[in-house]
Amino acid sequence: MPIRNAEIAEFFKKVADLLEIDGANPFRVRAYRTAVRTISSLGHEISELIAHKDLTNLPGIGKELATKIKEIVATGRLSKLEELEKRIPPELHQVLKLPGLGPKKVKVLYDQLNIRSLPELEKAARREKIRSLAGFGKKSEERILEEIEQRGQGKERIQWIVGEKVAASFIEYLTAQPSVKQIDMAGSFRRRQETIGDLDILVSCDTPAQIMALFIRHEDVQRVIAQGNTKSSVILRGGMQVDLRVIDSQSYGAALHYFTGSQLHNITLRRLARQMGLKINEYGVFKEEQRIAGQTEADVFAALKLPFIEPELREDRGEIQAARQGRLPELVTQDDIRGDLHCHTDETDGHHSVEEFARAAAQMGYEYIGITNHSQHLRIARGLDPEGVKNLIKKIERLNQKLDDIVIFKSMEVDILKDGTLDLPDSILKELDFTICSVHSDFRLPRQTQTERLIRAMDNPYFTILGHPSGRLINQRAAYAVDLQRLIAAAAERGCIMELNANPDRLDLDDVHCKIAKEFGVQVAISTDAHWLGHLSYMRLGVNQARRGWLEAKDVLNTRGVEELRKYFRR
DNA sequence: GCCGTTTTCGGCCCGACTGTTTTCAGTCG
Repeated sequence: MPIRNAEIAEFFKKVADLLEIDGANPFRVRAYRTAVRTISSLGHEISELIAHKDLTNLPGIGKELATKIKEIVATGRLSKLEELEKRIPPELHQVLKLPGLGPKKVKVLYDQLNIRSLPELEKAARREKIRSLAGFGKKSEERILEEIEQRGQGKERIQWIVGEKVAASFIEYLTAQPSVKQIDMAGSFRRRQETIGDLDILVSCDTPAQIMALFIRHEDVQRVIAQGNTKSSVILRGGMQVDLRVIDSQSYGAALHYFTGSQLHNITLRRLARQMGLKINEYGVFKEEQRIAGQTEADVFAALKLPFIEPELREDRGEIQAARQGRLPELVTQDDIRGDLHCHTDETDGHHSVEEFARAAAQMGYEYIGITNHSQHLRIARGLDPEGVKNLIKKIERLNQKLDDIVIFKSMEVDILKDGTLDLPDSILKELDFTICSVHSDFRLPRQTQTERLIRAMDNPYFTILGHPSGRLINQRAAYAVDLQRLIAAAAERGCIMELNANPDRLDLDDVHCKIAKEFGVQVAISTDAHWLGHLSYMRLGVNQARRGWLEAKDVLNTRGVEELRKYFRR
């Protein structure tokens, strides 16, 4: 079984950790971390690229790392890592993960007290052996014990939609202060990442000290990590971290850009600035000592002779180069969306009638809605048998006569069975406008078998959209083993469509594969998979993800009108 | 260890906060 990108990245992650503890050149460490990032976000399997592509064309991969990748792919081992592990215990990397302990301190703990694991660290701290080490004191010893106790609590990245509620509460709370002139969310939240580690809030106001004091008194704050004149950090009950940064109006745009990140985007942009003889920091763009931009983000980009780059693109995945070459995508927006093609009604496991869904969709300004109930194989959802489907088709046809401001598409979410056949006979499928075909069973097939199962399903002429293509549930269940890129290529050949399921637990396709679908010319259908009317609003989450995947309106199926859709449905 | 419109060597993003210090190193984002 060929080695996966995630495994190659894991090798380099370990090397970076151990090199850091070893006191290696920090830029060398960074090179390994850059490679981890490049490899993880690739979307293509390196083990497949390796035969016909020069790996040094990948950003951050040079001759040395290319050689090491080849070694890993060929042997499943990395001699560099094995050599490091002889000198430095590999378990030390869990000590390194503890907040407040970096490579230098971990090294001291290991050299002086032979601490190589968290239990050993805890024991030493309880015996008050750490406070006397150089660079440590009573407070750092207490902090270590505190962090060990809290480890695992609320450290998981949270879904964007959960962050959205907390963000709204802080914005409302701080905006009530009249001295606040500008306020924005920054960080991964603003980049609309599917999960976020913390929340970053940026404020400009006349009374920084007062805002800081107000901030740490928010009712959800459990513990204050840091409090300064311009920057404070707190932990909320439940474990989420929130950072507040206060900045002058004249630097607001530069700070918003800086705190929006991503870090790698910032590094690449700063490197570009240096090449132009400029310097960027959170206070502005500087030529010599003089600030030449900073009030708005657009000013900052303009100073670097770049058009505005949308926050969702700022991941150092080629957006800066695209901006320089004037080929940034014009990202799809919620306003471009003309309908929702995936919802479940009370015929099966949904909680509202077809008519209720249709009227709700019309009220949202949609032109159409697709009713996609489960098929018979999915017993737990009371999936429909052929007779049930026929009845539903009749009901929808009657409603289409009655309602004149919305088109209801006759559809089903059809199970893809273990052998790749579909769960309803063609004689029924041909009566539908389109199908969503999904995997709800046999998640654990080997990668190649799973991939071929899905391609076989696509061979059915009535297959339209592949539902939640990877099957992953965020923070709950990994994707099933499947070669998504091969599926996308197969979809391109057959005129099939990939779903971007907008349910906050799914967001499936992910951003990387949206971009690959676009490169293959495969349409993406952004759908909510609604079981309640309220779920129809998940569309915004799907649009967020699509934007992160560089999709434009023309790449998204449901930005098209009814007649154009029918052409796609006919393949 | 990577990279090059100035460079194949010598740089590599940049600043805030904390704790342990008597002027700063380490950590973090």
